[in-house]
Amino acid sequence: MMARKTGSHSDITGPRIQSAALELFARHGYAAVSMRQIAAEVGVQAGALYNYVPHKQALLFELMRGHMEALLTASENLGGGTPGQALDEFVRFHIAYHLERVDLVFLSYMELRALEPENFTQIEALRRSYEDKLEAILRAGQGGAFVVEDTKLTTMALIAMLTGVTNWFRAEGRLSPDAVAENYVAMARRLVGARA
Amino acid sequence: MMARKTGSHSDITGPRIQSAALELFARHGYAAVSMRQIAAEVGVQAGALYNYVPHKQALLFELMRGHMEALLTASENLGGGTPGQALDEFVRFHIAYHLERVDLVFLSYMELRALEPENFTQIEALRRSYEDKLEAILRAGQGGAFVVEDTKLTTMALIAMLTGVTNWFRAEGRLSPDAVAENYVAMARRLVGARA
DNA sequence: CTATGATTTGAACAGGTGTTCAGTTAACAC
DNA sequence: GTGTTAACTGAACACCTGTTCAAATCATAG
Repeated sequence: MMARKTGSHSDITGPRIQSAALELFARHGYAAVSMRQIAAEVGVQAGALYNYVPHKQALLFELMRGHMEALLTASENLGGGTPGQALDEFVRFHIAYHLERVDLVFLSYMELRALEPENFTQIEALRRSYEDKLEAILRAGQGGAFVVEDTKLTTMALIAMLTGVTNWFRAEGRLSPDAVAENYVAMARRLVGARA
Repeated sequence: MMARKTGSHSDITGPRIQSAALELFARHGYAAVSMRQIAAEVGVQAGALYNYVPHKQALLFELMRGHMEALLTASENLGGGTPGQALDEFVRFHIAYHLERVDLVFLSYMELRALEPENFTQIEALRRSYEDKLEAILRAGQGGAFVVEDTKLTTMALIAMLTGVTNWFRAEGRLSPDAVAENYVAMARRLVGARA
């Protein structure tokens, strides 16, 4: 009855399509990449892609959704300890996690406008709930451990500052990921007026 | 001899092409916008664009180059006074200037990868020389007015944090541009460990 | 009015787009 | 071997792409 278990290509080709799309979308942008280019990278004809993906938009959306949901899962247990400890932990986590996934981060940030409205809404909600974790940390320290005038503004400032690392960081560069993270921990602490 | 001075359309159509391209590129992305869409926005056929622009790439490049050079000119006299004053001034300038040109900022940041290599190099050099102005301020305060471990890293952190405002700011929102700027001045001061 | 030349049209060029699908290929079960 | 079915090809669909250019249009100068 069942045909093809070992040697079946479907569990190989599927992920290969995803990673080819990720790389090409991140490098050239969603609109600039054609299904035929993705297929060529995988070593297959364009028609074969449609055994795995209903359409181009779904390819982009699933990459983003997967990324955001993995991020939420990975950050699930953040926020323990004092506000100061929680902030340090968040900064270290954010930088380490994002530096290991620069393409996904870049894509999820740059191609939001390529999403159809309802897909955009979904991704935006996931992003919001990640940012809420940071804001909760700031609120916990507000008036006590931290000096924060506006937790919403400070959240946006911190997220932008931290995520910005993925734009300029180079593995061959002067500083290791850990060294960068420690430097950003110090900056983040001062930014929120954390007690020494 | 000369024909058409008054009523000549060329000095009208030219700028209209630029602003239509800016809006469409910013909203949908360079690759996703066609010359025919730009022409339609201007109310003209696609062929007419080529009286004003040699090709699509030049349209993007000139928008970016114009933006970066205007930014450099506008920021020419920044950096006077004490390091603390200079930083405050830079933060206020950066936020005010960028909030008045969100489309250009967005475009110049998102579509770097759509530039051909030599165009990219030029824009990147202009951006660098703007960032250098901030780094000079930080170096002037290093070891004295400021606590800064690494001026390069701090520059990147501050630029990312400040430019990030253009991504979430809404004119109808809770805070005025000035209120946002003052809040960011306070955060920037703490971030660099400026003395109260 | 006519002549001039800037400005724009509209069609054409060679090629690319996402997506579909009948038909071929290939790996397994029996 | 044969039968089954997942996986893939290759061609076709209708349409869009940036760019060019002869011809038409139009506003002015004289």
